[in-house]
Amino acid sequence: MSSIRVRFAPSPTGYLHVGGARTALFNWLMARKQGGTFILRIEDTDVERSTQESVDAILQGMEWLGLDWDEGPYYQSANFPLYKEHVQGLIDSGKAYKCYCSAGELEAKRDLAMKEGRKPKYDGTCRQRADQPPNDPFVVRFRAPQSGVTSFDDLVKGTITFPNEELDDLIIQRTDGTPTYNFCVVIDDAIMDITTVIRGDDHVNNTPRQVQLYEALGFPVPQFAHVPMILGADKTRLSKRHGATSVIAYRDMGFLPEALMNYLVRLGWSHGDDEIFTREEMIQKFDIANVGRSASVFNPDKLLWLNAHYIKTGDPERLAKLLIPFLKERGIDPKQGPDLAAAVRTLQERARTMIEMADAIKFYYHPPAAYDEAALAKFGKDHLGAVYQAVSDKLVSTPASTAAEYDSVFKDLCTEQGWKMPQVGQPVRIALSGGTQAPGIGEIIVVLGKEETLQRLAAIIRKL
RNA sequence: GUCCCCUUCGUCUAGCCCGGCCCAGGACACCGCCCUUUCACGGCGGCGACACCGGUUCAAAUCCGGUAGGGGACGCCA
Repeated sequence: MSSIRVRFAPSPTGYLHVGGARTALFNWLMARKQGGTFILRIEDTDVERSTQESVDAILQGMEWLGLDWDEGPYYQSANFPLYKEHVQGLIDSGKAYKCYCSAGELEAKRDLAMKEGRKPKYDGTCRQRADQPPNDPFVVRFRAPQSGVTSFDDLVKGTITFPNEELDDLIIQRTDGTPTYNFCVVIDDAIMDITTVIRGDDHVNNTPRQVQLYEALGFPVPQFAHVPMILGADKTRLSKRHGATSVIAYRDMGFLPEALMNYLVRLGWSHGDDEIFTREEMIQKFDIANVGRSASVFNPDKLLWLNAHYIKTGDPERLAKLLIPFLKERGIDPKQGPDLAAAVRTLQERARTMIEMADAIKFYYHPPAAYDEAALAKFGKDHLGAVYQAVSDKLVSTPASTAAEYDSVFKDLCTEQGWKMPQVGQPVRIALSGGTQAPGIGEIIVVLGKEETLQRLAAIIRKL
């Protein structure tokens, strides 16, 4: 049994967006699951719109997600001579012909057809043309069958059949001599021995044309798997106006790659009621047969939930490393202050993104510049001085080193003084962090250290 | 307009191929309660869907037909 070969073939006209990433993911999963080969191919036949920056952005996105490829990146632009050769071959065998209709004429005919409610397809003007004006610009068209049907068995959608009357003679080479997409994919997929073409279902309509080309060229037709689109909240194709679509933008918003991967794999695919998948589990459980047939709406809330999950269960040391750039942006140098991983640990259950984590972690590195006055007022500013002093004294006189030990220091103090816990805990939280939303008091003190804690208590006493 | 595809809670989905276990299960979100020194986490519970109409059948979310709605394609873009 020969092993499968799949490919992800983005065109470098922008960054890697979530739709593309999921297509890449399904390809990668299929290859990894079956021990096949995952190929990356850059479809840059549109010289005008293709840029190196886009190529870099796409590679960066894939690397961030951990979608490693086995071959490539190959560039279609490197294959131009090969395409030309095949175009000529098709012309020689009468399966393609030169068309001298101008782009303007064609456009006018198309508009007219649309207006009259007809299918806007090429009318075949040059199909039987005998003369070949030597100096006129021309395109090359594929001579497509005009009757019968073309069908293929799609791995996710089942058998799809198109009447050939619907398909016109598509252009395979432009006036400037460059080949077009539908032709290049076929040649490339054929010469790269691609066994399974997994791509977005916006390509279903291209498939019958490609099948015809495979046949005309004498290449074996690969298997196809068209995965449904990803839609925005308004159920139209996901685009910038729905918010971030770039994979890298999600990184910058503080998402973890494993969270995005997990989110993406569940969009259109499922394995029973499972929601959380490690990379290994995805690979092990993935089956293209379980990919759904209908489009799905991108749900940022669920992504956020997954991200929270991975932050909660992640390794603090790793999270600390990932957090550093976010801290830098906020002018925090994690070397000046408590151990970052220790600080991270106290916020893992409280932050849903690295941004939230970075914002919440600030107070460990900078003493509060201001206090939540409204909250302070609630506890009666007059008594606060005594409370802080008592806490400070108790801390000095009682040995403690773990969060639990510090917590019991506070409990003991409350018992001794007849205070209620919230009356002490909240003010102390404000003294240490500036506000009322923070990790547990004991946890904070352990991270901050007793010395710093006492200093912050002294500071607030001075300001009362 | 024409062709192709799709249609289970607001959203992601299980179930559908091989009808009965489904007066439809899970997850996100939302609401309530519990836990709790704050905020969270967590636990428990609630809300909430088989697009519609016909047919087949003892029995249909599951099979068949139609209707409606949505998406996609119709490019010398990919």
